[in-house]
Amino acid sequence: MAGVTAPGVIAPVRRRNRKIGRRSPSLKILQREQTTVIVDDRVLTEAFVPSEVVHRHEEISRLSEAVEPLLSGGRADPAFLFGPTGVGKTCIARYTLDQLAERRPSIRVAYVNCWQEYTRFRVLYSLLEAVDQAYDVHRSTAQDELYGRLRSADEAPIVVILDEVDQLEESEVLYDVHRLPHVSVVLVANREEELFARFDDRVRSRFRAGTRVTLDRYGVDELVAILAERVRQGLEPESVTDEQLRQIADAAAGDARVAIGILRSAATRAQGRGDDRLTDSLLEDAIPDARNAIRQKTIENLPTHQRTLYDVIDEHGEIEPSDLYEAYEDRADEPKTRRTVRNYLTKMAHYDLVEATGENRGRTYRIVESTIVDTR
DNA sequence: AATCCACCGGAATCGATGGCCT
DNA sequence: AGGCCATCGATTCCGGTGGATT
Repeated sequence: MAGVTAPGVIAPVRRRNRKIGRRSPSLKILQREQTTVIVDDRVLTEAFVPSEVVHRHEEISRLSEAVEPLLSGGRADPAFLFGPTGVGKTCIARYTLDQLAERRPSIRVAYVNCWQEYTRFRVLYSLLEAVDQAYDVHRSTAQDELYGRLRSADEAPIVVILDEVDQLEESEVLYDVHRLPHVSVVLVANREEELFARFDDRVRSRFRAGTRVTLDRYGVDELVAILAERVRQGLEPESVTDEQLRQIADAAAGDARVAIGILRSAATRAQGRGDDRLTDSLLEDAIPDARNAIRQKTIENLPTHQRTLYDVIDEHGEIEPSDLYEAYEDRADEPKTRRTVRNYLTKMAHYDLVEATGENRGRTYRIVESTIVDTR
């Protein structure tokens, strides 16, 4: 399954990211007066793009090669990044293209997360934003108008990162993008087969060529190195031991996002208690905590009706559609229709929050339990 | 075996929303 | 201000599926 990212969480990323590197003065002053673990909390967020990417040199250079033609004013073939969650796909895509844009500032980089921007309109809009042509676009602007504007804005080469492309609901937009001669794409997804299965033939044949970079899960040592780098940039050096980093890396099962999440959670707790270092018991608490954090976030951000459905299913453990609807109907004020509820349920299944077993009559819904098992 | 029925999900449509144009 | 138009979530309608019932 794709990296589960809560809807609406990614949106502010680009803006937040720009600020990274400058520490807010208020933060410093605040922390000097008390014991402290965290020096720069932005380093521990998912959006952070490290200035040096650890252990992905080969992958980065392959991606750089793929986008190389842009430096000489040409257009790059599509590039693909595949791999499971938390292996640094998004990170190296951004990193590599940032570097590219540094070498040739006329290149515009657009980042589109297809969990949020899953329609043709929104993708085109994001592209226009990248070339500062989105100023007077509104919801009623015709899509052809957007497309035409992109077409005529061809003095600046654009590279677009389409993150989680497999979430794109209108994959035809890839065809549109492909027809724009000055736009190059980097597609990020979990698995190649599943991605291509979603494409229609036109798109599939256009994207057959191109560079594929596949990322594997990190080993424990690699994760330790990544964590150590974050500690160096974001925490007090003495606050965490190597042994503890190893423990975190172990628990994260190859997923850097989880590893950093554990570190963040433990550090925040330590800081909250006024300690100046992480204790082992704190770490033990933080591990299951961070494992569920991403998921928890999605649940909390669920719109009320979907949240109600989630709660009902959660309380029953396993429930049949009709009972589910009845319970939901009781609990919600102004309940939605059955059809709408069905839409909600498919959406929630899509997010891996609930799962349906059985067909037709025998169908039941249940909560998807966290897939990561407790190692203790 | 025929019929019923709970359920799924596609397609068309509605209505609220919000900017544009005259 | 008033008409226009596109988007979007919700709803209505409906055909298909397959286990349950008669």
